[in-house]
Amino acid sequence: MYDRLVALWGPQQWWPAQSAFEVVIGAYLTQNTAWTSVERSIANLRAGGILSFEGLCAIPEDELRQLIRPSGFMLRKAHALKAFVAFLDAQHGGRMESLARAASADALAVRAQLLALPGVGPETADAILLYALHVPAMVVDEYLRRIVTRHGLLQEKARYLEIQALAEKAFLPDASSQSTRELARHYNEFHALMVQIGKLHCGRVARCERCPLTFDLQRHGLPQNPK
DNA sequence: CGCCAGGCCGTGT
DNA sequence: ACACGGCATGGC
Repeated sequence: MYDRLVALWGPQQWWPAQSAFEVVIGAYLTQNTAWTSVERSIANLRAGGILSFEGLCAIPEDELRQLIRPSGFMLRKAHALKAFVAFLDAQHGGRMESLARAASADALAVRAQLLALPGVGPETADAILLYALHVPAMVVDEYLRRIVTRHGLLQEKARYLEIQALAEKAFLPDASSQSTRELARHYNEFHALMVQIGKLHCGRVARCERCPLTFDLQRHGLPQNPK
């Protein structure tokens, strides 16, 4: 799937952000939210000079809520973002570079720290690890879950870690010849392509008609989309 | 108007 | 351990 989509669409240039800190903001804001809505919030934050550790620390939570309003869940997300900068301040002096060094040394430990923060589940933690800290952590979103289960690669009941293990395994054969950074680049590109194809062809119920991946289903005799 | 969006969390079994 | 509903807003 990866090779086919790379050949079809090429590099996706993800994550759409101008700094590691901005990646984190976007990772929180895009939770169950259309990216077009996140862009509005990001624009509000940029106009207010809030797209930085210092800016986010300085703004009162109730004002932050109004700026991120377009991307929904404003009470939770404002509180969660404040909790993140408190964590970054306490553990890393407010510096993303420090957090990145920690993640490079022990990715699982940093993942656990992120998961302990309010409003951070497995996908947000891995998105931060991959896109902001450049650690090879596969991001499993709803689109990848649908693609994997609808192709019969895993059962419908498959959970996050099982899907993640399957996706990471697909990049393993030549892992010995890859640097960690190169592996992260492939994870990055793969997830970006999954989201792209998901937006076009993977609705909640079905909408898989002209998906370029269903072509593979027919060729290899895998189960058709169940719905 | 109804469904959907790049999840997460508290609650009930 | 899981299923389920709420969280907020905007696009189509």
